[in-house]
Amino acid sequence: MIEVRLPDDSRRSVPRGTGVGEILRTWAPDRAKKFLAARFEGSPVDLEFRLLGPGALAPVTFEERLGKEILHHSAAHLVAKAVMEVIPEARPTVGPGTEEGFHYDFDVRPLTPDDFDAIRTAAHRIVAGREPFRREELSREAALDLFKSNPHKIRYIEEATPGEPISVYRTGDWADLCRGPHVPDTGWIAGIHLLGFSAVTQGGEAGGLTLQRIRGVAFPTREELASYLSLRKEAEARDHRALGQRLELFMFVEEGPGFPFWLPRGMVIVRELERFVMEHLRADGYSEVRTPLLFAQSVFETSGHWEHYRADMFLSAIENRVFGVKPMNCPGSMLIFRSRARSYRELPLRLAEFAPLHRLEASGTIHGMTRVRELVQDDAHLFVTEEQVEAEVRSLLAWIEQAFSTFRLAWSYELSTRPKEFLGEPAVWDRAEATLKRCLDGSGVPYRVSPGEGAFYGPKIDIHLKDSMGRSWQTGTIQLDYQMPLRFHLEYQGADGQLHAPIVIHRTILGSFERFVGILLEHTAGRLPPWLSPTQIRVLPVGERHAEAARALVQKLTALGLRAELSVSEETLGKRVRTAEMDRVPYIAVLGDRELADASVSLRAAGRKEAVSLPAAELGDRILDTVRRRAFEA
RNA sequence: GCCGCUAUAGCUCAGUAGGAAGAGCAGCUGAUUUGUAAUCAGCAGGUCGGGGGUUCGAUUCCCUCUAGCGGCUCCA
Repeated sequence: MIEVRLPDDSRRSVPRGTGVGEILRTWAPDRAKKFLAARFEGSPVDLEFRLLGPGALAPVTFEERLGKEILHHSAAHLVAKAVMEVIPEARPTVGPGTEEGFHYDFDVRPLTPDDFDAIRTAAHRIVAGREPFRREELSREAALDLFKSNPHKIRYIEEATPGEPISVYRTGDWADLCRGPHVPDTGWIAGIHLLGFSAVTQGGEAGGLTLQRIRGVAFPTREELASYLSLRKEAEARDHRALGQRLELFMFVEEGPGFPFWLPRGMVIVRELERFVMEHLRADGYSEVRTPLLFAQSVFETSGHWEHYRADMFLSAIENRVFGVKPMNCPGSMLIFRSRARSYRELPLRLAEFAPLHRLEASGTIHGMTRVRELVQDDAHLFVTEEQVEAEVRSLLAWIEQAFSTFRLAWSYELSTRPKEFLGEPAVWDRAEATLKRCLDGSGVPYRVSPGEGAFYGPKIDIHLKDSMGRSWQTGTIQLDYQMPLRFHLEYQGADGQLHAPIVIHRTILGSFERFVGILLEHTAGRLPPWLSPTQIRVLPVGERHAEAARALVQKLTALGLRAELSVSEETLGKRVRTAEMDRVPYIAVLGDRELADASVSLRAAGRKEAVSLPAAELGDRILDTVRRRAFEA
């Protein structure tokens, strides 16, 4: 008999060789249906795993991260089996579980939509078949023999740590190399759904072998899958590309791939955001500059862009010289700093520039407004002494917290450290990284460290936002730069009479207006807070005899600085309310006999179904107050 | 840039096993003057993404280019 400890600290003695699933089932029979694997002494094991010694045992369910991983990974195996049934000559490579679901990459001819349908059908049949996943441990030789027709698996076996057992999971006649654990049988993956297929490059390296990837999601039950799918459908409806078109905010043409047009209504949003940022810049001692869009090659050679970024720049030959369109604002600001002698008394010198930037992003990567070839950032360059770095970064972090809260966005921080290829002294890097870390720790925000992901000239803190489909996009950034000031020979005279190189902090808060608006639209489903709405209030006269009063009200609201529109009375009131809702107008005011009789308006606010009555005289101030506070609701 | 898929009216989409195209919404005109998410009728609107090929004939089949979509890679 051996003794097992369970999560509630109870102990039981079982015969050697008892399956952990059996122990857990008797321990908690009411919850046993949810146990898809187990942890023994901290290591994940199958429910079939037989105990040979004493130790701590705990169940694993889908609610925890490990459980999701196990189910996702089991689903990937199931899909591999489905693929093998449809295309027997396919050679599976790897199929990991991911945060959201799973994918499996196959070395196989390009898949067709018909293949995909057949694979989908096969997968559901395998679920219904409740085929067990059975673990086997093989010798290296036996494993090599089993996978002799698949060079990929042979490589994985050869790369495996010598001495470590090689395990294989069998599902019917299909066997796959796998560490495990898995769910007991394919019936546990009732909520499997294949999302799509695409080609990927093996190992992520350009020029590598092209594999076919099948992506999917998996849940223990069909109900959970159904609720996931309905959330996903909602998310698709929030796609900023569709909203931007429908709400007439921005557009693209075939002749300008990645070059956004801001339409009148979209431009209102951009200007309001600019104003939002500008107010802060003025309060924080920034000054604004504008520098040329083009520079001769030599400027980019000095800045380092020629060496590191040329492939992503638009170039132009002008009178036998090569000019580049600036992909960033920094060179211009460097030239301004260098234009005359500078004193330490001027520092920190904060130069903001909101200029159009052009980046020749690879054609396959451009994506609506979130990845464009022409963008404007709320950019600034801070020229500081080393002692000033920390205070500036802390102030930026505080501003970021405040700014992003205004938009009710969920954001995350990432600290990127020294990359393999870097300029400068490691000791300076260490100090800079320590400074950024201290600032993040000091502000108490959670953050992730990405080792080696810093820029070649310095470490950075990036802000990431997720779009409605869960894709992560970098927006704001704070980058410490010790190199560009040296390359441009920037100097200031210190209190000690000596010349010193300043440190430059490249920073944006919102990132690019394009990307920021795209993500904000997805988060709000187009229901922007009133201060950002292109139309803030629409006035609807019930009938023709109320049109004059409605027109007068619109004029009054406009005079107050609100963006107000009249919705003429040719259509039914119901139709005009519907149109206003679809246009995402946050305030809809109705004027009819009742309202004219007591000088009131009937107001429908921000997606609320019910209208409220309030005195016409109060309407403007009430909305203005919400707008001024940049609040979401009245 | 790589792989796959897609491209029909302003938008969303149907359609033709190759015989020259249709709906809803939007637009315009008229009637209706409306009480909180779609009033009715009529009209107009398309070189079926561009170019080339096969064919008596191509929106449909083939090639190619462009753009978009989904991934990958990239992303200061």
